[in-house]
Amino acid sequence: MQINTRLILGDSAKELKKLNDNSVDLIFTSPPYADQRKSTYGGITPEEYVNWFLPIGEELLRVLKPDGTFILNIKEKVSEGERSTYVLELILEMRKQGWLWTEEFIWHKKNSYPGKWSNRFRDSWERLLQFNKNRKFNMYQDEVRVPVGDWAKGRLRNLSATDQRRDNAKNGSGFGKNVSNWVGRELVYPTNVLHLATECSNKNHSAAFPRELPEWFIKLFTKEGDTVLDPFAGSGTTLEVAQQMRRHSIGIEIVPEYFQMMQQQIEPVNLYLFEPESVYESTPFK
Amino acid sequence: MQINTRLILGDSAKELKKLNDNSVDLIFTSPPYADQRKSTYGGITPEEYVNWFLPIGEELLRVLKPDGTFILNIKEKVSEGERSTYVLELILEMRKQGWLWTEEFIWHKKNSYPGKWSNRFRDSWERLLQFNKNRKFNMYQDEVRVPVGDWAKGRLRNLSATDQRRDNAKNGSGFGKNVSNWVGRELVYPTNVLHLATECSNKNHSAAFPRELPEWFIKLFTKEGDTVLDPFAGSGTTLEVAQQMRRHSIGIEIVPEYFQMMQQQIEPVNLYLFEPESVYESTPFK
DNA sequence: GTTCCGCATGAATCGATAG
DNA sequence: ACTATCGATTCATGCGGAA
Repeated sequence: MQINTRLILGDSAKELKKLNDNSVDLIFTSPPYADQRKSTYGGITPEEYVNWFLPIGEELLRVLKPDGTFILNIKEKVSEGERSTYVLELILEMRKQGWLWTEEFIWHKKNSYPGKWSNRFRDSWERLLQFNKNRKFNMYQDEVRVPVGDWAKGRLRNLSATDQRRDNAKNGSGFGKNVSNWVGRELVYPTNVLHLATECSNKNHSAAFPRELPEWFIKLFTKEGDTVLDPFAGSGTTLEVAQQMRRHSIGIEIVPEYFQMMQQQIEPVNLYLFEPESVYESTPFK
Repeated sequence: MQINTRLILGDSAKELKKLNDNSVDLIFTSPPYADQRKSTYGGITPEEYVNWFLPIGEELLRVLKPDGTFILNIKEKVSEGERSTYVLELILEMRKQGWLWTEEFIWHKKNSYPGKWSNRFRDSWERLLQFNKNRKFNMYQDEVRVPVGDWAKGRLRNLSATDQRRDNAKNGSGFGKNVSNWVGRELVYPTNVLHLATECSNKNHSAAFPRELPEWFIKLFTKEGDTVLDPFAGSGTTLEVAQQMRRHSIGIEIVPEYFQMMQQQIEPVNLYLFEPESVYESTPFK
C-alpha cells in the first residue's frame, strides 16, 4: 500500500477548504499559543485567540470523519499574574459549533522548562483536549496498553494456582475462558494522564512535543491506511510519525521556514513495497 | 500558643456570613462534585452547579485576607459521553466576581478508580484551582522543596528489575559511586503537578483526598498561627492536618454524620504547652 | 521479625433493564 | 420517550493474617 504524506504551504483557514468533507480520521495539532508580543510571527493575543481559532475549528469539524477524533494540544499562558482564560472559552465555543468535548488528557511533563518565580512554580503539564463529532468513535485501546505497575511484580509472580481457582469460583459454570484471560496479563490499559519527557534537543530543530505524543494518539485513534491531519504542522513531527506508522497524512504550515524544514525531513510519497497491490482509496483532496 | 479548631454544623452559604472580612489566610476545600443522581449527598446537577457555588464564592472572597489564597479541588464528571463544562464556567464566573485565577495545579492520582469503557480511559487526575484577591500573595516556596533524591528513589523503585541491571551495565566498573551521589543532594522546587496516591479504604475513615494534599498547600501558603478555612469540611481531613501543623482552622459541614465524625477526630481547642504565653490574636469570628 | 498473599474498596462510566 | 437503578468492568493500595 502506498502511504501519502502531503505538505501544504499556506494558511489553514484557507487551505482546509480544499479538503473534502468527512475525509480525515484523526486531527492532531499543537497550534501557536496566544502571545502578548505582537512582534512574533502569527502573534495572536489572548483576546483574539478564540475568534482566530473558531473558523478553523469549523473547517476541521467538516473534514473530520463522523467516527474520527480531534486532539488539540494547548496550554494557556500567564498574563498579568493570571492564567488566561482563552482555552476555557474556546472549549465552550467549540461545543456551540457542534463539537463534543469528550475528554481532557493531561501531558505530565517529566522535565519541565526550568525557571523560578516568586509567586508560581514551573509549569509541568499541558492539555490534550479530545473533541468528537459523535459519541461513537473509533478507539483502538489495545494498541496502547502498558506494562502493569510495579506492584504486580512482587505479588503477581505465582498467580497461577490460587488466582485461577478464584476465577473459576466467580464464573461458576463456564471454565473454558480463564486461561486466555491471564495470557499477556502484564499489560493494562493506561489512564488519561500521559507521563512523558519533553523531547531532548538531539535533533537540530526541537519540536513542541515529543514523538511519543502524536504516536500514542495515532495508535489509539487510527489504524494503518487511515489519514492524519495537522493544520499547524510546524516542524512536522506529527506527519513524520504518521508516515512511519503507515498512515496517510496532511500537514499545513504557514511559515515558509518550517515548511522547508518539513520537506527536507519527510519523503512526500513513501512506498511500502511489501504490499504490492496499490489499492488507492478515496483521497481527501477535492 | 493556643491553636483553635472551630467546627460548625450548617450550610456554608449561611455560616460564612458570620465570619469577619479579611480574616482567613488559606481556603482549601473540595466541594461536592456535581452529580446526576438527585438522591445522593449534595445532589447538585451539573446545570445548577455554577449558580449554587457562586454565592459561596462571594463570601469566600470577603473573608479571605488580601494576601491569602483559595485552593479549590474539583473535577468535572462525564455526562452523556462528554465532560461537563461547569468547572470551566465556574472559573469564568468567579473571575467576574473579582477572583484572580492565578494557577491550575494538577493532582495526578497514582491509583485511579478502575473500570473499562469502549470510549474512555480511567480518569486519573483532578484540578486544584488557585484563586487570589491580588497579584501579590503569601507563598512560602521553600517550605515545600523536595530533595532531588525523591524522584531518583521513585525512579529506581519503579524500574526495578531490568533498569537496575541496565544501570549497572552502564556504570560498568565502578559500583560504589552512584549511591553517595544522591545523599544530601540539594533541595529543589516542585512543579504544578502533584503525584500522589488516593487514600484507600482500609484506614479508619476514608477522605476524598490524601492528607498530603492539604498539607502541601498549607505549608505553601500559610505559616504557623495562620488560619485555614474549609467550607466543605467532610470528614475533616483539612482541619486535622491544619491543627497538627499548628494553624488555626474553621470547618463548616452540613451533613450531621460527617460533622460528628469530625468532632470525634479533632480536639476543638488544642493547647501546645511548650509556648506558655497564650497570645490570643485577632479572631476571625464576629 | 520479615516477607508474602488474600481481600476489600475507591469523587467512575456505560449500557441494559425496569418503572 | 424519559428517568432511575443495577451489573460489569478494572487496578493500585493498605491492612491483616499466614508462611
